[in-house]
Amino acid sequence: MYDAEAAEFFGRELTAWYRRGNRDLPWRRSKNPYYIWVSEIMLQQTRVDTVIPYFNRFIERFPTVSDLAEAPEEDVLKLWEGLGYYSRARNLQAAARDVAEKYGGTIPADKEAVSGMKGVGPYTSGAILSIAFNIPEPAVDGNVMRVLSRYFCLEEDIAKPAARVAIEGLARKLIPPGAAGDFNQALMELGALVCTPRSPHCLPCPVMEHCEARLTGRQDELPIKTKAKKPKPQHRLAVLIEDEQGRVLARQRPEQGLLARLWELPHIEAPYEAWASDEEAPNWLATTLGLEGMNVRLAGHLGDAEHVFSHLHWFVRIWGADRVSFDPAIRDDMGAAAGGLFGAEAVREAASAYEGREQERDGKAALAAPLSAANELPADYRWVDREEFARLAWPNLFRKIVGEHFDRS
DNA sequence: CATGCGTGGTC
DNA sequence: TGACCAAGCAT
Repeated sequence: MYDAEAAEFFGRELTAWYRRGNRDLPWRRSKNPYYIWVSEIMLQQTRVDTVIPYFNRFIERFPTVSDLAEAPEEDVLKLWEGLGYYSRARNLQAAARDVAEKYGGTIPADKEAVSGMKGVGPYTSGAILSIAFNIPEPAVDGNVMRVLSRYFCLEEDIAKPAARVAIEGLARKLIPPGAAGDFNQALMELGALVCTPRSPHCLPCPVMEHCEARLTGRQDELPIKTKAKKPKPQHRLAVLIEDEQGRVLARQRPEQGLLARLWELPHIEAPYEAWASDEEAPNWLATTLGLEGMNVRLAGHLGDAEHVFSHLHWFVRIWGADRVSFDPAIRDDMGAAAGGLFGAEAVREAASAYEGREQERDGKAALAAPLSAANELPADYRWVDREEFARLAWPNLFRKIVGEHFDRS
C-alpha cells in the first residue's frame, strides 16, 4: 500500500496542482487566523457554496475576535440561522471570549492553545495551524480520508474513528517541507472537485499515475464506509395561537441539545395514533401541554410540516388555538426545578411536582383552569410580532411555518 | 466507540 | 425519490 516514491510524488504534484489554480473563496483572500477559524467551523459538515454567504455576513457583522466576543448571543445565532449544527455558533463565541481574555484577541500559533478552543477538534486544529500559520499538522476530513483511501488503497472503514487516527498519521508524513497549508488545502480541493465521492474524475487528476485505486480499477469501490442509520420518525403536535394584536406565541429552546436556544412554536411528541386522529390529537396536545403548565383551547387542524434532521424525521401537525393560560403553580415549579435542571428533566420534575399537588387537590381541577390570554408568560415564552419574528433565530421548520402565517395575515 | 447534532444538494 | 453526501465535534 504505502510506497515512499508514490508518497513523495503525491505531495509534490498535488501542491503544485493547487498552486497552479484554486477556487477564489472569501476566506482564502488572507491568512487572517480569525477568518480561517470562522470558515473552518462553518465548513464542518457543510458545503462550500452554502457557507460563502454566511461567512461574508458573519465577518461583516463581527470583523474581529473581540467583536464576536462582545456580541449578544442572539445576534450570533441569528447569523447562523439556517446553517445547522447550532452548537458550533455557541462554541465559536465561547471560544472567542476565551481568546479575547487569555490571548488579548489574537489566536496563538500554538497547537495546544488552538486544540483547546471550544468546537475545535483534530481536523479544525490542523486546518487552522497549517492554513493560517503553515505549521506542519495534518487536517484530515472526509475529503482527505476518501482521497488517501483511494490513492493508497486503504480498506479501513472511514466511518470509524480509528480510521481517522490512522489516516492522520499517514497524512502527516505526506506534508511537503514548508508547504503544509497549501498541501492540506490541495488535498481537500482535490476531494471536492476531482476525487469526488461518486464517479471520481480520474483523467484530469494530477496524481492519477501513482493512484493505487486507479491502477487497480478500484476507484469506484473505495473508500469503504458503513451506511448511516435512517432518521427515526417522530410525530409532533404544535400549537399556533395569536393574541388580539396578531402576535404569535413562541418559546425558546433550552441551552442544551437539539436546536439549542432557537425559537419555536410550543409542541410536544405524540404517539402516531393520537397524532393522526382529529379527535384524539387535541386531547393529547392539551393534556401534555397542561402537564407543562400551559392550558390551551384547541380550534382545529391548520396544516402539516415535515423536517428531516440527521437522526430524526419530524412529522409536525399544527393545531390552531384560541385561548391560552399558564398555571402559576406550574410556572413556579418550573422555575424551582430549573435550578440545576434543564430541558426535559426540568419538565419531568415540574410535572411530578404538579401531579403530587393535583392529587392533594382532587383530580383534574387544575387542567380545567380558567383560560385567559391575560396571564404572565413563563420566562422562555414570548408573544412575537412580525418584527421580532425577523429578529429571532428559528430552525427552518418553524421559520417556514411562522413566516407563512405572517405572510397570510 | 456510538450517538446526538441541521440543512440543502444531488442522482 | 429516497438515500447519500458535505472542510466534524462533544460526550
